[in-house]
Amino acid sequence: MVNNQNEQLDAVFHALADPTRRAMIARLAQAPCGITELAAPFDMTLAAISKHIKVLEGAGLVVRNIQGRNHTCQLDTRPMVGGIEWLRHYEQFWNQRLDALTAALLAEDATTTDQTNSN
Amino acid sequence: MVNNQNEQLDAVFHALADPTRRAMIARLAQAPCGITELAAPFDMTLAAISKHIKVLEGAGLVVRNIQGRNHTCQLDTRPMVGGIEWLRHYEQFWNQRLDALTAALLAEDATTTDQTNSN
DNA sequence: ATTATATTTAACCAAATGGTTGACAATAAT
DNA sequence: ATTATTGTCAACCATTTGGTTAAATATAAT
Repeated sequence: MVNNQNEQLDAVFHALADPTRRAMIARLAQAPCGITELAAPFDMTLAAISKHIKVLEGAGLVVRNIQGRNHTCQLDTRPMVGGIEWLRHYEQFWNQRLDALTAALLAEDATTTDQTNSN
Repeated sequence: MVNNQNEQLDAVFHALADPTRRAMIARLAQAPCGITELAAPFDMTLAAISKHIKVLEGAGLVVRNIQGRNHTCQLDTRPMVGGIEWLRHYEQFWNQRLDALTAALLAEDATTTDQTNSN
């Protein structure tokens, strides 16, 4: 399916970069369900839905269970962990930098407002 | 740039779904830097780099500061927060479900291994 | 004034994306 | 046995993507 760590991230982020697919994930987070039911909210052909599901499967976010003519889709959130961790790393950075930025702005503010008492 | 919350997520996830752009973000997390320096590690035209930066800018992840002929790029991680929160919601789900799954597997294991003492 | 450097833009290209329609396959219901 | 339901597949289409080359722009250095 997906080879290295980087391609895994590619696949997951790409799968998530579409509102239809995100909505499908939201739906599947409630409970597993079949294709037709999963397709219901969307103004789109089943063929298109089928492709979206395949993208989600490709990223490992959905697993399919075939029972006769009914395919049941189930969410697997484990591939998300890589994405979360990648993002979390920068969230951390963000907090740091934001602190630094705040400090810088406060300092700057001090110099501009305190220009009267230049000591 | 980006209209609603959904399009913001589209843009951010799409921007992150490319290894070149993720590497750029990693580079910019060290310190802001110019285009040529940012382009250095990649076997790719400056024109291609320019496009990648534009995608990052479009998602709000990079802000550009033009000083004469030098453009300085700076990381802005704030747009990532939406993505993190979206994912975190399912990470939570993941933990729950994983617990349930673990329990189910343990129970199943118990029934298969403990078939001798059927009490 | 000329030349070098930094960067974008426009035009192009192949491949991928997101959708459609229509035909097919498999199973379930009558 | 026929018909209805569930879902995929193949072929097609327009648009987007990720890259190229070549030209243009703007600034800096000589």
